[in-house]
Amino acid sequence: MAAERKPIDRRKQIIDAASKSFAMFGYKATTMELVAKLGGVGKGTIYTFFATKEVLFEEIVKQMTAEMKAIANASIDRKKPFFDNLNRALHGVLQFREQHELFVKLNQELWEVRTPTVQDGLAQIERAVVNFIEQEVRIGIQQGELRSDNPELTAYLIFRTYIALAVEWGRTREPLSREAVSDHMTTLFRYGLSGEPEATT
Amino acid sequence: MAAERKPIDRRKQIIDAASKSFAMFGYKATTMELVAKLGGVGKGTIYTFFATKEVLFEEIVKQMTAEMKAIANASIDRKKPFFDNLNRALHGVLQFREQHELFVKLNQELWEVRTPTVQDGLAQIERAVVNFIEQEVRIGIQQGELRSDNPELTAYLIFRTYIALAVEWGRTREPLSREAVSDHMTTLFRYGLSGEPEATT
DNA sequence: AAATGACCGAAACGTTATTTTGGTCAGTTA
DNA sequence: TAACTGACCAAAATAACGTTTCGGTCATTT
Repeated sequence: MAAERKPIDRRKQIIDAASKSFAMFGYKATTMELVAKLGGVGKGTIYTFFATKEVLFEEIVKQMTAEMKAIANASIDRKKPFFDNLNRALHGVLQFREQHELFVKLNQELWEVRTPTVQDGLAQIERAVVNFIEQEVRIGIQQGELRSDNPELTAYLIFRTYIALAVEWGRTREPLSREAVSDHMTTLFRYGLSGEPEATT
Repeated sequence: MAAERKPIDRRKQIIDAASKSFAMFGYKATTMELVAKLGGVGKGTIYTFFATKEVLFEEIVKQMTAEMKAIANASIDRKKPFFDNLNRALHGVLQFREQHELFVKLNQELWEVRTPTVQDGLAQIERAVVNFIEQEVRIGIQQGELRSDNPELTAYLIFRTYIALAVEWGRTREPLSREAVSDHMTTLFRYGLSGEPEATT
C-alpha cells in the first residue's frame, strides 16, 4: 500500500459538517464552534475557506440548488412530452426534499425567527426552481405542447401549486403521497378541471 | 318630529369602532381603551357585550366572513356555468378585499408578530372561503361541468392559486390587475395549459 | 338598570448586566 | 514555512429586572 493519500480535504469536511448542522439545528443555532467540532477542524480553519458564516451558508444553499437542478435535468427527456417531464422532475425533487431536511428546517426557522440570511437562501432556491420551470415551459410552448402568454407567471403558478400540494395541504389535512401530488399536478395543468378524464397525447 | 328614536345602539358603535381600529392598527395595537374612545363609550360598556377582546375580534371576523359570503353568493347564478360564477365571485371578493384593509393588515401583523388570535381569525376566513368554493365545486361536478376526485382539495387549490396570483406574485413582481387575476384563474382551471386557446361552453 | 372610569394584576416593554458567538491572529505543528 | 489551531476580543444575543401599559373588574354614578 503506497502511503500517499493524506491531503485531508478540510473544505469538504467543513461543508459536510455545516450541511448537517444547518439541516439539524437551523442557521441560527449552528455556531461556527460547533461546525469546527463536527468537522474535526479548528475554528480558524473554517475562515481560510469561507469569509463569514453567511458565505458558508450560501455555499451550501448553492450546492444544494445545483444538486436539485441536476436531478431535475436528469429526469428531463427532450424526446418526451412536457407533462411527462414535469411529472418525473417533480418526483425527483420531491424525493430529494424528503431526504434532505434542510428545506424543511429552513422554512420552519423562517416562520419562528425571521433571519434575513435564511430568507435570502430560501428566496434563492425558489428563484432557481421557478427559473428552471420557466425554461421548460418556454420549450413546451415552442413545441406547441402548451399555451401561455406569460411563461414566468405560469412557472410561478406551477411552483406554488406544487408547494400547496406537497407542503401546505399537509399542515392542516392528511398529507398527500408523492404519487398523489404529481397526479394532481399533472391532471390540473394538463386539462384543467373541465375536459376529458383521461387521454394520452 | 316625534321625539322617539334615541335607543343608541352601543353594540353597533363598539363593533364599528373596533372594525376600524383593527383594520387601521391591527389586533395588538388596538386597545380596549381606544375602542371605547372611538366608539364614544365607556370601557366597561364593551364588556357588557363582549366577554373579552378576543371575542370582540372574533365577532368582527365572523361578520366580515358573512359579508364576503353574501357577496360571493350574490354573484352566483345557478343558471350560468361554473367558470362564469367562479369568475364573478372572484371579482367580488377581490374588490371587497381592496376596500376592507382588515385582511391585508391582519396578514401583515401575522408576519411581523405571531399573534395566535390573529392566526386563528385568518384560518377561520380561509376555512370559510375554501368551504364555499368546495360547495360550488360539488355543484359543478353534479352538473357535469367539471371533474374532481377530491372536491375539498380542488377547492383548496383554487383558493391557493387565487392567493398566489392576487397577493404573493405582487410581492416580488409587478402586481396583477383584478382582470388579469381572474383571467388567469379561469383559463388555467378551465383548460389547463394544453388544449384550445379560447372556446365558450 | 345601564353605563362608566378608577383601579388591579398580569403581561409587555425598555434598560442594563451577563453570556454567547462570529471572527482574528499570535503561536504551534508538521 | 505554510497549514492549522484555539485563546481572545468586540459585537450581538440573551437574561434579569424595574417600569409602563393594557385587558378586565366593579363600586359608583346617571
